[in-house]
Amino acid sequence: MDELDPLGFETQEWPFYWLTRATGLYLSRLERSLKAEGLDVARYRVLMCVRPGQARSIGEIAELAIVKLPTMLKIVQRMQADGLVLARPREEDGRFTDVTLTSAGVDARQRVWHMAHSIYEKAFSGDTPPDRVTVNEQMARIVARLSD
Amino acid sequence: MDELDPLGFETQEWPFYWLTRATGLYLSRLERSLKAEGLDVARYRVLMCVRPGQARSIGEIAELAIVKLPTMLKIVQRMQADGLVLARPREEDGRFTDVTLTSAGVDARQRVWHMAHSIYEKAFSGDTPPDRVTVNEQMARIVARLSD
DNA sequence: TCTCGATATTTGAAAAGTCAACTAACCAGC
DNA sequence: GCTGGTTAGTTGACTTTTCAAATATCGAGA
Repeated sequence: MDELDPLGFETQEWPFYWLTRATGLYLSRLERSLKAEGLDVARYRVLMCVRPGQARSIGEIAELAIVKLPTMLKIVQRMQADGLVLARPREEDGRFTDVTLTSAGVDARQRVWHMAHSIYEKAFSGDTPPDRVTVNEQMARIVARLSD
Repeated sequence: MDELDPLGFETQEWPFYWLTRATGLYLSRLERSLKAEGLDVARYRVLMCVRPGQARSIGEIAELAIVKLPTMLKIVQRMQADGLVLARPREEDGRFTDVTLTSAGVDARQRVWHMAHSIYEKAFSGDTPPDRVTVNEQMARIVARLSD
């Protein structure tokens, strides 16, 4: 144990170090690709959370993307100004604001999906299908344990 | 394949969905714990990157934390104002600004480490030691492939 | 129907992050 | 010892995120 470090913290053995780093690198790369389209990670998340032809409330999208609600509201407002989404009160319950993709939004979704997918291919290249399933399962377990 | 979704995107099978979600939940929880101490995730990262008695340049910390350099500069400035770190030009090469923890910083590091560790225990509860090693290895592979 | 509590969003001010341009220090080759 | 290219940091303008307080809608029950 390191004399200078009373915690004996070893980077190599700390899972959240790797987790945050892998996620950070993924997002950095995605950000770089998106920038070429005039988009960013915040918009990307909305594009992926809202499926074409479906509607999702701002709160639902915020929860899926793990972003605070006022933040998501403003992302949606920017995207509406960009013409990527439409936001309007839900018919059945006026408290909700439903977000849907415009056709420009659907197109953008398609393009950004390809970007994300090519990063995925690089990130997992060489891993066998069972390896990949294992990652999903492991992450899903963590998500389940950290969701209350 | 979903008629409405030309990409056939299935959340359950998309590893980055799980990766970003697990990381996001981890960070949300950490943020909540840190707030009680008047700290935040940005400061947490610096506290963990700089080992007591060692010095790290702002650029090194930014690179480790996957944060842009000007952002890290400002985090360090805030932390210096808080009395958690000391920043000064490196002796051997004045271009670098070396950051070290003050004794208040070392104390804070110890406290936040315990917070992070208790989230880790929750996140991985039930996983065997080999499971945990597998996660580290898998994440390390992704990191290696996404680093140029 | 009217009111209260709960839910979902909206707002505006404050904090944090980002970009692009600038400065400072170094060093290899003249 | 000067000069030009390179690396590391700093700055100020601008954008995005966050917080806390306000608004809007709904639904149960007096």
